Amino acid sequence: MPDSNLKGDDRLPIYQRLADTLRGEIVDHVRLPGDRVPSENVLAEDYGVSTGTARKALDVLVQEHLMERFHGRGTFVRRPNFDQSLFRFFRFRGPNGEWSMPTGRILKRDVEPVPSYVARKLGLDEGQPAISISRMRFVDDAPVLIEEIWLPLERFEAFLSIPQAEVGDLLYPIYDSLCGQLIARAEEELTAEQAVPEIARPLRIDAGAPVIVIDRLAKGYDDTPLEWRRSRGSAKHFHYHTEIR
Amino acid sequence: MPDSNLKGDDRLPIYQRLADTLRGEIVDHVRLPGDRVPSENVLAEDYGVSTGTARKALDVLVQEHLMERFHGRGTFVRRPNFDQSLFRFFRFRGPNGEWSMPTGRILKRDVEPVPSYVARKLGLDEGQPAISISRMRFVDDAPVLIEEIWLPLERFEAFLSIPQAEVGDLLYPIYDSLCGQLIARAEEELTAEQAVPEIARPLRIDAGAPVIVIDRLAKGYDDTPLEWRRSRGSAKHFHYHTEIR
DNA sequence: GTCTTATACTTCTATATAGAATTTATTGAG
DNA sequence: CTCAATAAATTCTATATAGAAGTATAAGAC
Repeated sequence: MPDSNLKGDDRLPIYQRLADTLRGEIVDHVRLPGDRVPSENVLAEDYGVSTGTARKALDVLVQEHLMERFHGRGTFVRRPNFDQSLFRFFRFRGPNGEWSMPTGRILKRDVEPVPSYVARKLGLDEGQPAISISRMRFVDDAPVLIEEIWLPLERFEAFLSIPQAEVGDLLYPIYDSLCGQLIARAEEELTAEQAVPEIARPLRIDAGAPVIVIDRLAKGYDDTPLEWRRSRGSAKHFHYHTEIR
Repeated sequence: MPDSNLKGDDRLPIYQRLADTLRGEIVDHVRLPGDRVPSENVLAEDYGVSTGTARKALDVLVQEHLMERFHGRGTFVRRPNFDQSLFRFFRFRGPNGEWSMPTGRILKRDVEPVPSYVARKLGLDEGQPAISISRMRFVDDAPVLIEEIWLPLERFEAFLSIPQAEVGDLLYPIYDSLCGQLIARAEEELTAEQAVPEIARPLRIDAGAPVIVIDRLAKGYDDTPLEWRRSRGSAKHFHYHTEIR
């Protein structure tokens, strides 16, 4: 009958501390994406709180997008799914008018010293060796995005073992299965620039045409920066919609 | 002892119907931004529900950003405040390193037939007369944004009565005080293009340089489109940051 | 095997109640 | 008047309880 297996400061409300505890279990990979967490009643029993309090703790985690609830089924650790999030920005309609997901092809993959602007983001020292990837993405065989990706060598060494041709369209599932690195969230930064010839040619646009640049820093559940990537695509296909209140 | 002054479908949960009711009162201008709504206990009494249910109804509205809660003070109808929301995108640092809010100057204001692309958004017929505004925005006397604004003539006729020079930096408060039109939320759409000479010159950038274009459709509480505007600024100053999970 | 039914489990809604935490207004002392 | 203490109002936390609503599993009928 534990009065407090609960994490954190005593002065915090119970539901917060329970939420912190459960969040910690996700961070520590005790609970994995897809796992079902104990029911509200069981949680309440286990931690010696009322079901209302347990429910309120889950509310917190659901609002943080860390968990997902299903009426009658249970509450689950959310499986983050934003490899296609770039394509809320870049929308491509296939020939039949439907939205098509782009394919990916790796052009280059090797170990290089990180430039300073990447090192800063990934928390590495400038010049330290890291995995460098060049990648292009296509919709209906038309090139739409050029990507430059950097991974810390230490955590992602296993990524070098898979043959380049076997890397599919989605990288994050590979990071998970091969390197045990789970992406939890990401920060993106969006700017625009003029296409230099080296970018314009493969994208098949005119040099000087506007290009959207999206820098993404992907992080793990414990906030460690895991991947940095810069994606460039023609502004013609770019289209960002948001609602403000 | 009203069992149901509650809006909407009987089969909906009570807290939803209470939320709908209160939301309706905001839409109908019964409750205005800044107003305090009755306390949870009073609401519960008035509608014959438990305080927990009343509180849950307020939860809904708070999450919709329609209301704002303050511990010990009360719950208030939120005063939407996003005239500066563009400047989460365009960030400008003043000479002292701080963020400065841009000033606005109206270059032109008259009544013109709406072009089709505006008419569609505002729900007007093409060619119908509407208020057309040209506006520039400055930071430290440097031009940073060019704006093209359209207002439906019917609702905003009073806006023509104020001398052009007296229009300050913020338009939405004027819409409210002069025309009784409250902006509740807005949809924004972001693209990039190359600066044509007519845009490049006043922005003091080179023709062909990348320009960020933000189209905004601002709506009232009842979802009526009230204002359409297109803002253009140099991509050099543009900077959009977002987190995805 | 196939379909239906019953059962158990889970989240969701709703009520009632008590006290803590915070803010605002009032009262009183000097 | 000024400052401090008090009181009242309000949101916030927490518990306990009951049943509705949805989902999955097991048992039974055929």
